[in-house]
Amino acid sequence: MSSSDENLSAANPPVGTQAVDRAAALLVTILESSEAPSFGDLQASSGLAKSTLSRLLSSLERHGLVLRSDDGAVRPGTAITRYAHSDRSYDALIELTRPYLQHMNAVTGETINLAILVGDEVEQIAQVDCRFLIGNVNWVGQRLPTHCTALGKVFLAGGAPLPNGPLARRTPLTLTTQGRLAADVKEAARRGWALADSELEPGLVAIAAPVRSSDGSVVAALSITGPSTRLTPARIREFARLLVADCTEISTALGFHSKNGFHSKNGKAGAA
Amino acid sequence: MSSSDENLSAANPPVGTQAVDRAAALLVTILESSEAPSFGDLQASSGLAKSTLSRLLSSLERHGLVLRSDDGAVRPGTAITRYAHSDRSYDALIELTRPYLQHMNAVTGETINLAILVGDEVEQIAQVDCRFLIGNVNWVGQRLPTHCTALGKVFLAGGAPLPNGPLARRTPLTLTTQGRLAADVKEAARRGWALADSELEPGLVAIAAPVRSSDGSVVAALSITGPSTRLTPARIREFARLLVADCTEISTALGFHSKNGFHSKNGKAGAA
DNA sequence: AACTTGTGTTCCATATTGTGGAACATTTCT
DNA sequence: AGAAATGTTCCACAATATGGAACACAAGTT
Repeated sequence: MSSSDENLSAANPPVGTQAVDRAAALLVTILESSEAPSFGDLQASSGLAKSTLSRLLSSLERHGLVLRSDDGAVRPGTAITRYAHSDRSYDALIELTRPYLQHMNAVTGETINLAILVGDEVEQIAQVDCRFLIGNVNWVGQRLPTHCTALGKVFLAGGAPLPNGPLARRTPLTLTTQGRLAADVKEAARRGWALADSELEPGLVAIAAPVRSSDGSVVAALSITGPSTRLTPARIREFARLLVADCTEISTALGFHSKNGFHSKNGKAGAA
Repeated sequence: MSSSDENLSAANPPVGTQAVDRAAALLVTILESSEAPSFGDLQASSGLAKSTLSRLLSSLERHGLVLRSDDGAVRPGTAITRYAHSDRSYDALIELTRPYLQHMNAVTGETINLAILVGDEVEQIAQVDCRFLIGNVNWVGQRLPTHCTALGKVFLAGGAPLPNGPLARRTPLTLTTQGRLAADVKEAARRGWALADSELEPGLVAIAAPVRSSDGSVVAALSITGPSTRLTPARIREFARLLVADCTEISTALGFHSKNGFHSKNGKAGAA
């Protein structure tokens, strides 16, 4: 076969199976495209012969990885859709972020949490415990309100609707008016990370930053939590830089590219 | 190659590429597994030679379709995770349900809507218009409260948190107390579909039923909407049967299998 | 209506490419 | 340290994927 124009990056010893490589590249193209590509689009972008493309798509379609609609558009199939809308899809997110959680824990020594938005609450889905004797609580599985947690404020700053009920006063410092909360969230959006200092529990300080998906929506948040005795203003600033840096890396892995600010390009923040 | 035990259904002339078929089957297995399978698990379930399996996984991994963690577990890769947490993942849901929307429209003549839960509101993401002159409104993109819409009640019945604020009185018939709403939602959960009769707008009747994913969570809801002059009690009962039947089919396509009732097996209803 | 263009599938001879067994690394358990 | 388990690379062989052409089918065009 006169294959001369492989558009794979040159000079890496390719271990694998050519046919599967091609099919995998197709599938990725389909997953990444904002508009469902047509047969012709795929042919152009892949450079494959019609017959080859047809066969590869047939195989993918047979297993539900790809769906070909009447108008010829090629979309992700039911196997993918099924996975995308299942809770299991978060397992992969946890796995992807785990090294970052551990890195942040190694540097700061404090408790690191990963959380998603569920309804109007924040649910912790992964945690690395702090090295110190004081301050170890397992938050995983817990749901907390958005208005008095750093994690929650991250989602609010990303576009999630402000809680419409009264804001429960968990401590004397909890922000209990819509106005003060809105201002705090706005500030968090501006600087790219959120702070909750003794707002959930006296003496408990947390900072959090957003993880974004390719469409800009906030899919998760990472936090660093510790007692105010250790999380002094100076260390907060230092840790926040670290936190934002790691979250940016994770977001990049999820396909988010931006020199823009915090703001989501659409309103569906964090619901996914 | 001594292939004798292909577990594909027999006697369909297999058009496609063997290597891709095998790789696709692997990927589907990985997507469907609740626990991330190991290399050995995959070897056992696929019956492939170690070397072949290794090569196929390498190809999938190179394209980010699969992620192999240190402990040897094989998980969906970043390309999949990325897609799963993007809004685009709903396009496929729309495409998947479109034939059902059209079918229900053809049978009933009324407006059919597909909706998801975004925060604490319901957002319509697809619609087929009714055949009649009266009653055509485009709801797509609109967000509506959960307490006064049939679609919203479906998500509440599936486990979404009840709105914690005051319940806006949109019409004289809107359920504005937590108690009456909870009772109505409970009834919806019992019979498998929800009703909103003149609760959002006078004379506007809607019924809705849930679409479930493989883990049992409510990922979407379908509704039939029309004026009370056409949606009489008798037709409501008739349409509800149709609606539930179609929603069940869609849920099955998404991997949901159940003879059970309405109740979600976990609390993360519809947030995905 | 008869052409023409566009799109995708099937057929088929060819040799490229995938395959499985065995040897080789690497890690994990005893 | 030895043994067992797990995964990767090597290799000769031929099975399997490949691309061009022919073929169906649909959608514009005159």
